[in-house]
Amino acid sequence: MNRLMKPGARERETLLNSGLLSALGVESVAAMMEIAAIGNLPPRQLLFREGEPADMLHSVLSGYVRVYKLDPDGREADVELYGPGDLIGASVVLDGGRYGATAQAAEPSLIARFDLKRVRDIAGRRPDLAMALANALTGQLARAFASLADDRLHTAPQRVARYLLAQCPVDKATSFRLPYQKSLLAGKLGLAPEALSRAFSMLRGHGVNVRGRLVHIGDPDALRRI
Amino acid sequence: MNRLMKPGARERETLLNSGLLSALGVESVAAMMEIAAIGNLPPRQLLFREGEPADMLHSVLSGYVRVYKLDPDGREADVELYGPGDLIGASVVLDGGRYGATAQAAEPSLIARFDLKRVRDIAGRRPDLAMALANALTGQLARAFASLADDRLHTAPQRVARYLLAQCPVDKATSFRLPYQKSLLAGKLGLAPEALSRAFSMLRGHGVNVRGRLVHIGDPDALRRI
DNA sequence: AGTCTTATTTGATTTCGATCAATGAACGCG
DNA sequence: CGCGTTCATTGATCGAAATCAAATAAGACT
Repeated sequence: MNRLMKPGARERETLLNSGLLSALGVESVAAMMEIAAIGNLPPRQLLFREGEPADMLHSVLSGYVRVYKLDPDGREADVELYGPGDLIGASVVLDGGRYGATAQAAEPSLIARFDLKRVRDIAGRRPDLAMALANALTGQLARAFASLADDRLHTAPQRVARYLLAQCPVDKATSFRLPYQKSLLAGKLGLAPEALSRAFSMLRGHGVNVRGRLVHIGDPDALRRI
Repeated sequence: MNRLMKPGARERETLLNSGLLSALGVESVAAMMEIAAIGNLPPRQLLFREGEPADMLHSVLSGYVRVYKLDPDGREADVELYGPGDLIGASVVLDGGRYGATAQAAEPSLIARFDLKRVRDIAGRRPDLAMALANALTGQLARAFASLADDRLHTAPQRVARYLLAQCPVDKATSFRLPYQKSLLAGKLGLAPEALSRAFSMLRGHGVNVRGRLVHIGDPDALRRI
């Protein structure tokens, strides 16, 4: 972590709207603000490693954090990608155990950190915080289940199509920018970068055009039927 | 659900030792006992379906519950398998939303059900319950991440080997019984039953012997090196 | 602009596991 | 005990994606 600092006005603002704090009562918000530290991370910096004793809770203010697990020979498998406003679910270790995965900044990122012991203390006194944690975790569990099922049920082009559809809320032709590099997206979807590339080129035949990070979707319905 | 009933002495005992209630203070336990209903499920009975408004929290007392997601053409992907003492994480929907997956009894099972609205009420007043939920969810998230990574990093025989090792705590030759049918295990590991079968026969060359549900592990170290 | 580095695409090959098909084993039940 | 149904194994084939290798494109930084 480059510089550690108390949250300034900007950061407080962002924190207030983050998933974790947005549903809390004023007192819990104050208690959490009290123990928040803000850090600026360069790309590739690790937040924590799989197996380390867990001491900090993390929340993303800006940028993206990739969470992955390693196998014995060093290959990595991404299990989640957290963006602005997200509580890093993998850092919620309330029982004094260890982190179950490794977290790494995927871009220059602004992160809020909270001492886990103190979070535990506050949550033990203030049900709204404990509930907010439970709610965030519920959402993340649902997403993890969705990824798991997606991996097992859909081909690479289908997974990519579903991702694109999830990005464009409207049900008609749209353009938008991918929020991060394709290699990150590939990891998130459980694909090798080559497979993502091939999926994109196969989707070209179904109204999808990609130039750099710019994606144009010609026919969402066609995508849905891939 | 076949018969709904108040928990008897046996069920209360089991509930007390379950993951959800074991860490609670006496008052929270009492509050939860108050709203608990016990049900006996025949195999294949559904507890809830993906997409239904969530109204009940479930915990397994005995038997096994399979949680899966469906794709449009009806194929199923298992995302979790819950056994005795487990809180069914997929049924923790505290925000009035919908179930994100389907739950089905995989054997004759005894289940405890709790009205979600009331659970929310109690947890809103009693931090220990909210914390217990958060803790259970943390564990399940970690398991989901592990499955996700396992799927992406390991071959079928490796996944099976890891499962077997996780079952036999001791680090020397052991025998034990699989707790459920092989087809269930296959689903849990994200494999077709045929692939599990082939994995077992390949592991025979590494000191693993399987007869029915009986597994003998000759050399755990060899397994670990698969 | 030019260079260096990192990302992405494309091609060729190979491996893994799903699927289809058929046989064999186990288990519950009358 | 024998029958039937469900479960497990084995074989053959197929398809999807990982991997390896190389070429191209895109950015970052002088």
